Amino acid sequence: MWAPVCRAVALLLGPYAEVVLHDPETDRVLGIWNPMTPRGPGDPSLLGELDELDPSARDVYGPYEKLLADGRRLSSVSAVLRDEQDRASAVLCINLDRTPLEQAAAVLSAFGAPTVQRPEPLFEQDWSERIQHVIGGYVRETGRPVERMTRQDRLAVLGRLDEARVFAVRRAAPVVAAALRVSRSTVYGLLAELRAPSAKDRPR
Amino acid sequence: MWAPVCRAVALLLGPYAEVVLHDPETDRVLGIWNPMTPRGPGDPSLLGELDELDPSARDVYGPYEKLLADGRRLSSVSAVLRDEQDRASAVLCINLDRTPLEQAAAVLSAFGAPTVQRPEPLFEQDWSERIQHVIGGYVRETGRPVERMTRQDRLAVLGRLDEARVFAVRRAAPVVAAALRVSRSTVYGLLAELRAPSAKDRPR
DNA sequence: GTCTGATCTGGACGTATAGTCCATACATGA
DNA sequence: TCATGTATGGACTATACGTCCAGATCAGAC
Repeated sequence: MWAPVCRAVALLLGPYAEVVLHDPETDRVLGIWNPMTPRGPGDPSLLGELDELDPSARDVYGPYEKLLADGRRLSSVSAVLRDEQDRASAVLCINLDRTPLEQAAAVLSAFGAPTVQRPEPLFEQDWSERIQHVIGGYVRETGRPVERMTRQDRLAVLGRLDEARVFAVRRAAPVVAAALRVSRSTVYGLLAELRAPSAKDRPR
Repeated sequence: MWAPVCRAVALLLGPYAEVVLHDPETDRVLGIWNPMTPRGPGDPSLLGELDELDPSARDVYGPYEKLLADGRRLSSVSAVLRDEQDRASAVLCINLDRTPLEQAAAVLSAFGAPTVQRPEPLFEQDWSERIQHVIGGYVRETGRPVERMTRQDRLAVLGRLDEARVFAVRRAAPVVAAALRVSRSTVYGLLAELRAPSAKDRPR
C-alpha cells in the first residue's frame, strides 16, 4: 500500500537516501529501498528508539542524527503511517547520508580560501558562519528564501541573531545586512524596533 | 600586454571575481575586468598594502582576506608581473567574492540537517569568561599570578587571546587590560609588538 | 491609471570605541 | 648616581557604530 511512496522518495533522494518501511506489529522490515545497510524484508526492525523520541509532533519524528559504523552521518526522519481506522499500519523511515553534502560544503568553502597566515582559522570565520547558519535555519523552517522574506521574517531572524549576541562582534552589522540582502540602515532600523519594548536594558 | 590574461581570468571566474591590473610606477589602475567597486582605469590603486605583505613567496601574495564595506568577504591574490628586463611592469590582483560560495555551503550543510539541537549560544555570549579562562589557564601553567607577570608573560597571554580572536569583540580591549592589571595603552603596545613581525596581518 | 501608506535606501551626520603617540614616571641594575 | 627599559595617563586620529532623513520603491486602494 505504501510502497509507491517509498519508491518515489527513494528515487527522488537517491542514491544518498535509504527508505525503510517497518511493521510496528511484528517489529520487522516490510520493505527497503536503496538500502545502505544489508537489511531486507523480514529482518528485525530495531525500532525501539522511536519510543524515546519527542512526541510533541505526533507521528513525525526528527530529523535526528544517526551515526553509521563506518562513520557516515545520517539525518533520519520517521513517520507513523495510519490506515482508515487510525491504526498504525506502518512506520516509514528515511535515512539521508549527509556525508556527500558536507564534503561538497567543505569543497565550496575551501575554494579560493585564504591559506596564508591564519593562526586560528576558526573564530572570525566562526561568527560569520554562525550568521549564515541562523539565517539558513530560518529559511529551512519557513521555506522562504532570503530574497522573498517579509518584514516579519527579517524581524524574526534579527531577533535570533541578536539573542546569539552576534552584534557584539565588530563589523557584524554589515555582514548581516549583506546576508539578508538589505541595507545597513534597515538592519539598524529593525533592530531598534525589536529592542524598543525592552527599553534601554541593552547598552548596545 | 597582460590584458588577455586578465580578460581570460575574469571570464573564467565571473561573475564573482574582479580582476584588476595596477601600474606600480604611478600607483594607478591600468585596467579592471568585472569590477565590483566603482573604480576605473586611472584611479589611484591604494596598493600600499603590498609593501606590508609577506615577501616569503616572492611576487605572489595571498590568498588573503578582504572585507568590503557592504560585508562581502573576498579572497584576494596578487602577483607582480615582470617584463624581459625583470622590471615590475604591472601588478595583477584577483578578488573573489566568497559570499555566494559560503551561502551555497550553508545551504548544503543545512539540507536535511537535524533541527532538534541548536549550537550552544553560550560560547560567544560570555567572551569575558573566555578571557578569564585563557588568563587563568596561563597562570595555572606557570604558577605566576597576574600581579607578578613579566613582560614576556603578558606577550604570551595576549598572543593566546589574539589567536582566540577575543579582540574582534567590541570593548574587549579594556576588559583584557583590566584583567591583566595593565593600562589600555600597554595592551595595544604589546599587541602591536606581537603582530609586527607578521606584518601583513590585517589587509584593511 | 493615480494616490496613498509603508518600507527600504544611500548618504550625511554625531558619537563611541579602537588604536596610536608621546612626555613623563617608575622601576631595576651597573 | 645614571642608564636602560617598560608602563602610564592622556591627548589625539581613525574607524566603526548607530541615528536620521529626504527620496526611491512598491503594493494595494480607489
